Amino acid sequence: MGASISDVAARAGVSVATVSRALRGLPNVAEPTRGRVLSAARELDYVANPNASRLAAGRTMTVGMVVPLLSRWFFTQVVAGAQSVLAAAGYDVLLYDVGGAGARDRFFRRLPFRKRVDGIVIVDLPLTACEQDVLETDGTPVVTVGLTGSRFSNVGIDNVAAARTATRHLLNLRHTSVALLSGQPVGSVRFSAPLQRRRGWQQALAERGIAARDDLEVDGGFSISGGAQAMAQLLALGDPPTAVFSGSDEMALGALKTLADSGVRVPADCSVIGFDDHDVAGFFGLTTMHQPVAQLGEVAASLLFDAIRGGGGGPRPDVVLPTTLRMRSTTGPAPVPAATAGRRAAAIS
Amino acid sequence: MGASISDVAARAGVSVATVSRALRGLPNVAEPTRGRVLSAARELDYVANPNASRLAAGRTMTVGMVVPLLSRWFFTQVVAGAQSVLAAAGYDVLLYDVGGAGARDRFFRRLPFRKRVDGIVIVDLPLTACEQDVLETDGTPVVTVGLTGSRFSNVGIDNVAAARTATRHLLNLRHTSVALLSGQPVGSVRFSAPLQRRRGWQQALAERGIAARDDLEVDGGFSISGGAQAMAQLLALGDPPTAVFSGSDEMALGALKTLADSGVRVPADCSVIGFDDHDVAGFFGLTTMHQPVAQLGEVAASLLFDAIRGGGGGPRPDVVLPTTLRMRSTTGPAPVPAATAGRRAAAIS
DNA sequence: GGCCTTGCCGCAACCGCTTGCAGCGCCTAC
DNA sequence: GTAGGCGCTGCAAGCGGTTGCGGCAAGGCC
Repeated sequence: MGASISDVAARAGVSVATVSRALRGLPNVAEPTRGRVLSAARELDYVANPNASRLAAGRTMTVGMVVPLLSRWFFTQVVAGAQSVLAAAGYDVLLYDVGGAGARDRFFRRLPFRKRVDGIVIVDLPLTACEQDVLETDGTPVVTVGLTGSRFSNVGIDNVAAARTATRHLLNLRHTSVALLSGQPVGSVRFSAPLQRRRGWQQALAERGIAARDDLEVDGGFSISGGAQAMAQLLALGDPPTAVFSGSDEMALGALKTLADSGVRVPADCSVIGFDDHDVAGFFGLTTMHQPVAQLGEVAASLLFDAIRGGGGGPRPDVVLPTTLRMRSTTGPAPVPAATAGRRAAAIS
Repeated sequence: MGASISDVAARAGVSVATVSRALRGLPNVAEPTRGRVLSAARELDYVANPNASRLAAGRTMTVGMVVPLLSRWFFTQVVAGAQSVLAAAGYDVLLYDVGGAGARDRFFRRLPFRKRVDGIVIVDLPLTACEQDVLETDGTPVVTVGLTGSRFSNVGIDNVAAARTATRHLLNLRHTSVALLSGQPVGSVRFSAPLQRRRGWQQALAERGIAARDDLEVDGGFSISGGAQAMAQLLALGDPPTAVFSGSDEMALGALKTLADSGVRVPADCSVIGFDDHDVAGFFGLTTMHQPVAQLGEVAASLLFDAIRGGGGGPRPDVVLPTTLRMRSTTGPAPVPAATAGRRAAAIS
């Protein structure tokens, strides 16, 4: 097998302690000595055994990331963002997907990360008070993404404001009937973002004195196919909306497909705005609310560094990152009444 | 912090050695003793420190997975499949994304997984002989996914045969000009699957005595937008193809969008068949070659178990998993010449 | 010249678990 | 009755690093 630290020590003519210090760049090693150690290590092709280091040092140099539904685009992006900065700092990432049935309960019952991570970032999982207690008593530093008002450091966006901006964009285009594609992804987890985006939609409507019609709020399950079905449901209405605010780009893409299949022109007959700025949103020309997904992960990682270093004390920052409206080609002025009538006829045919 | 094994030993009134054996289910522990140990462990909420275990036992209970471009659907699915069976066996997974510039060279130069994994699965990365040497001399067990003819155990599909089947499907529908969307994803890695699928396409054409026209073979870069551009390129031809075999579903989706935007009816005017059976292929009604992605990962994991247990000896199996044609609604009979002419006119207008 | 500081380095005790080996009690066989 | 075997348990030596502490030499100071 590979060389061990004592081999390096022997070759460099120093003690293992000195090798350890030299290799980790600690200050109290004379330069010539460090040089000898480094070249000995290089010649022997030495790499430290991480398990031995972790055991001796008591730090694991590993962080856990728990996500619901790893398969969703948003989560993979956040993970990728965090991973890049963690890796740069020498940390490994352990992934916990809590999406499966019972996986979440099992996770909080077993705390499988104990003794294996220095910290843990929880992505977009609304924690019950009880779950927060469990995590807090365990003592490992926690930071969350997209979970405001918890007892942990957090980074996220202002979903309400972003949804308001999106809806206002449609209202400014003189749309008066603006539908909402929302709901919850299938599975046991309940996310808070959909609710917040719904609130923003309601607020924007209220600002203009428009009542939020119940029949314009449909569940798209945060999936492409769900969005398509939800759009079909909207088109079946006696007076379908002329604009749709979708809580995610995936649902918006599904909606666009239904519209295309039904012969409804976008944006001439119906405007669509999404949320996320998914990779392919640009390709489909989807107007959407951009949120800095990768950056969410990056910030989470650095917050975690602080938490690990800083111990328990200090304030728990709540970082909110900006969102921006990306105007593309799926939103346009509301159709004049005559055109609307024409569209309805086309959709029926 | 959490309890350690000696705490459990004290509480159960036995030695740490017995605790270790009892907790791991080794046979040589009397049942009553085991019971006492188990309840002591439960009461103390004890979990073993994995680093200490790994260090003492010499096994890391971790495997590495190296993938090019984690962001591509295929790879995430393979990883997920492997992860599920590895996790069930108590293994952690360390992910190495070798997509970035220089990342691959760095990976093979540094071998960052040394001393941290018991084995490693390499997904769809054509290894140079030199790289194979490096891995082999390092000694950690390796299994590959989608890499035939290497010195390691492998699991994959028969890309040539699958591509032949896909192309034959189009030929059976009386198409005579069948285009190929192929190419390589952007980045430094060269994959072998595209080449094999191209070969299958050529073979199927040759069977029917049809020459593979150069202008019908376009590069879609294995992305949605690339597929869209490639399709546009095909439509610009004087005599565009009536059928397209796409090397991936992502490219096929892009192609479908271009066709829709150009007013070309699918499959009446142009048939499209994909490859992979991507999550959303069903939603878009895309006819495609299904490959068992998750199963590739699962099989890879169990092959790796064998390799870890079996030491170096024994044969290196090469498992090939079946692919199946999923007929949906984007392929149909070749248009009769008159219809073709009509389409061409429509495309130009 | 004696004393104290300062900078480097080695000693050795861990970190928490695994495992070969030996010990011990008890049963079976002769 | 004694030897041998078997089942269970404990002892203790690691696994390969990290780190507090103490030693030693060189240099500065009075």
